[in-house]
Amino acid sequence: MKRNSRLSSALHILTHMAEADARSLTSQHLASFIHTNPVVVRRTIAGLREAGIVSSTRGPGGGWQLSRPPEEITLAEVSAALGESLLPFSTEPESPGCLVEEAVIAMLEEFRSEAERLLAEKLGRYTLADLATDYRKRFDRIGVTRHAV
Amino acid sequence: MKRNSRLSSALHILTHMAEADARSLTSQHLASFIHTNPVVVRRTIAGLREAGIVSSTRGPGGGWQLSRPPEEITLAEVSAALGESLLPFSTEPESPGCLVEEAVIAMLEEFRSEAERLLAEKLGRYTLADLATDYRKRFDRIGVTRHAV
DNA sequence: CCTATTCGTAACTAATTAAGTTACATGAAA
DNA sequence: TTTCATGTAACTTAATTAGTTACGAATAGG
Repeated sequence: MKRNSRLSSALHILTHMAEADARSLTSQHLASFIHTNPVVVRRTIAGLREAGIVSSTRGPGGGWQLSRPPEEITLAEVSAALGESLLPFSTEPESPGCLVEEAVIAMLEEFRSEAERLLAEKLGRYTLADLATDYRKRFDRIGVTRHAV
Repeated sequence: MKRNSRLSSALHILTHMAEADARSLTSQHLASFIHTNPVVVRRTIAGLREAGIVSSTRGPGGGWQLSRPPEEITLAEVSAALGESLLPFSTEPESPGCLVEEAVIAMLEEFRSEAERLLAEKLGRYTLADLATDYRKRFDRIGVTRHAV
């Protein structure tokens, strides 16, 4: 798996879960979609469970399901639940006492805070249902997909 | 130096260059501002030279200067010249043939392209002159700074 | 209850990336 | 022609993230 692919991996997994409807999918099964192993999947989507986006059940027949209909799950929520900023440039002080650095950090933090608001607003317009719809369009056009859903 | 601090490092350096006015500053000197070494500085700002933001001269008395007045250098330009996206989430295909992944990637790329436009627009409103002004405000208030400028 | 299944998580290893360093060639000024 | 400064390749070190192993906890079904 490549770097910084957690958002895309999570959405891939969630869209498969949306397609699976009420059936729950095991970590093993989800892992096969993104070519990794079950532990990585659990780690990746643990935050989504805490955010009330997915729920997991243990034991035979257990696995993962969406906690809500895909229409009600926005990409903004998913992104936030993953717990990393979309704008990962650092604003950590490295030259304590330097007023130039202070000015730079203040400006970048102001920018980041405005920008994150904008990005969340934009991401809030997309839902998992949109993704599922687009997937089905592609399926109807091509008539085959690699994974069993 | 921490990760992903290239934007903040570059702005720190550039603001010192703005304050130095016409004097040119050596890589060694710039490096001391961000507590690293000259080679890292040259690497960091090489892209800025190619973008026409700074110019460098060799030999005795040489070093780095802004190519234009700080009023005319926006943070959008600086960010672009560093050559890395502000939104570094991956959209590389990892499951070729999976239509779900294709749908996810298409949506994320649409989002990224819109978002980058928005961010560039926001960053275009800040200039190096704004940074220098803020620095001077801080200096007037506190009356001391760590670096010799 | 006992067993099989599945998640939860800690601990370790491997791979990747970025920063830091060394070394040396190139060019300019006095 | 000597000294100073950048340009850059090559290498080393440090940090981060993914991947793996191992095992404990919970649950369904007989």
